[in-house]
Amino acid sequence: MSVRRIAAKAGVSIATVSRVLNNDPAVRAETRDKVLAVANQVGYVPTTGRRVKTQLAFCYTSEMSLAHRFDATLLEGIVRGADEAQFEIVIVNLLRDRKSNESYTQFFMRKGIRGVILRTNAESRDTCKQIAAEGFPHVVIAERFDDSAVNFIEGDSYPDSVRAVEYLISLGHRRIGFGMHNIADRDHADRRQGYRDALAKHKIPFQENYVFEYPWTMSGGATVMEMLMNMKNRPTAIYFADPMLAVGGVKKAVESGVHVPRDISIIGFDDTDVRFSVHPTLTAVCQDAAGLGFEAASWLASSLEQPGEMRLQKRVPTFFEINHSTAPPREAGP
Amino acid sequence: MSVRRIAAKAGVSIATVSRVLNNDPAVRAETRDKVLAVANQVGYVPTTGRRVKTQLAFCYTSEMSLAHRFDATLLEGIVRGADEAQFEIVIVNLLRDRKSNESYTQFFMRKGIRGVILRTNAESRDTCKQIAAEGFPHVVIAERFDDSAVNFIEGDSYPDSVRAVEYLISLGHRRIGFGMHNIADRDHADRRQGYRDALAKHKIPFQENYVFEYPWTMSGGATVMEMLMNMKNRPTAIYFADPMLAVGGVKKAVESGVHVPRDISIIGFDDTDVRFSVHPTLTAVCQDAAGLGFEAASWLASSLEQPGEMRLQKRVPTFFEINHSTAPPREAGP
DNA sequence: CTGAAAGCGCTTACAG
DNA sequence: CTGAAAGCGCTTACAG
Repeated sequence: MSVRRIAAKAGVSIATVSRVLNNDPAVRAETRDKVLAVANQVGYVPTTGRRVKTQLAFCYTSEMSLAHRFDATLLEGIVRGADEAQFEIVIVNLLRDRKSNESYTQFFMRKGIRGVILRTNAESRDTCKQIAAEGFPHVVIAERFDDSAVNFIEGDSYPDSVRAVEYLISLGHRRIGFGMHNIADRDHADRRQGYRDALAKHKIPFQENYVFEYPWTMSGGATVMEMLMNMKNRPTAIYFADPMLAVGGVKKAVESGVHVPRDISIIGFDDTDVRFSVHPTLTAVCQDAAGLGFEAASWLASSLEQPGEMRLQKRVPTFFEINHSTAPPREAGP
Repeated sequence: MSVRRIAAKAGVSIATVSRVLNNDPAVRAETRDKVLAVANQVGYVPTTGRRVKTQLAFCYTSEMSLAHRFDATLLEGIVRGADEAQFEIVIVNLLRDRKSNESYTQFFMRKGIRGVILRTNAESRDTCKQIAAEGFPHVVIAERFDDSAVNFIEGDSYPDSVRAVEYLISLGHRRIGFGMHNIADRDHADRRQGYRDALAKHKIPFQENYVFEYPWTMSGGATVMEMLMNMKNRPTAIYFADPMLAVGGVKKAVESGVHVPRDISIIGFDDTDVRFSVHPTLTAVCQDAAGLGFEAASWLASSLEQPGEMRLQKRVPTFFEINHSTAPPREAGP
């Protein structure tokens, strides 16, 4: 009785109400305004009718927060990509109101969502696989899969992680630490592996106590730097494979009177431009998170316009940028 | 013929297709899977049917970017607030596909949106007023209005802007600069006014050339600091009323060998926690942007559940935090 | 420019 | 557990 109630209140037929809601230019302006006023007044919410067909979702499959700069930056690119393709982005928490026994396809269709951009981690990889198996339009962002049914786009930080550590070695460093967000995903595992492989390649023994896995915050970085400074045989350089850890690490060093890079070389990781916010500007492995988001959304939108099924399995290389936080160690040259 | 086509392909009746799409537990698992597989295969998009009733929109009414940390942080809070109230957030560009002659109410209803959180600036204030006049559920975030029909919630940075500048004066500073994002909104006008009023209160003449309005980026801040350092009668302190300007300013000073706070005192502005990312930690006027977003979304969601109309016109005070980037000027005590 | 009525696509009470 | 058919809410071709 929804359209009917508005019609009654406004003193017009339901046909006119429908025309107004669909912006039929034939309707007289006064009639239109009257109907819309009533609609807002009674808080009209259509229960059926034409549905929105232009929504993509940015889904987080686990506890995630836009407080993390990486996710905020991904979203920035996603929104731009969707906007260009005339789609809107809905932010959907997959942990919330999916009903019991509801498949992902059912859930997304109920929400009026055409395709999904999935943000995941180690614990929720199966969710991504299931969505892919159901055949719902999707693309996972910032993670990779061997399963050929799963579409993904991710930054490939392995080669530059090797390169970053080799750069430190080339400067003469032998005691090199590694700091990372304590998260279990492939992307981070790659960075750690890059560190280990670079050491191995140059026959530098790997030391468990040089590896720090902490929360991704500045205080996480400060903690790492503090622990590192208190070691008796302390590293002369460290590769922080997470942006805020590096920022917190530099801050702690400078605060403690430890000069960067004279006393310790620091390589950071950057999804945006935080490497420029500290002094000295960080040498860093960099990835364009906004670009990843943009490409994910653009691809998903265009795949919906194609009739056949499309596949995307893409790894975008990071880049390595040398700035002012790295130098030869004080004690010895190469 | 949409449901019909799936029904034909899957060899069931349209009733069964409908039941599957609505997750009726009576349907046999195999039937369900078969129907869903076909639905995904043909790329089924419902054209009518039950509509989503749980979407709020975060609307930008002008060129805006989530690249700006403030907006990203607002959104973080908005998403949390919406999530708690069982709503989803859609990000909507009001500049994009509103049809000609379509009212805002018509536009939002077409998109299936129940209420809107509006982000605005000086040029788009009228948009907000019009949406309010139409009676569509809304709340403007981070801007204020005299019009009693417009709901808003904003951070009130005036009192602490006065306080910040007075704090510099109390330390003995007399030549105090002011740097700000060159944006025309009331919030920023308040900060500039706070600066002027603090000077006036202490009978310090206002100098036009001590005021810098630049883009909100780090390089904007660096430019300001560079210009400031080249002045012959240069300020001994500056209040940057935008986060990244302050960060860029500190960076530039330190890079140039100008000690903070010995050579220049800097007060920043912080929406999140960037004041901690630089050395020295910034004395700053701080506002909880995520909190603003959370409250806006929570209020809007709850107002939709109420039968009558609700009003919100709220100003949330900032807070002033003294850290290590401020000290008495070198030349003279108070 | 608007209404009465047929129509459309999805949903659901009833039957088996 | 599924289908045939009535029903619901919105939309639209037709009439004036």
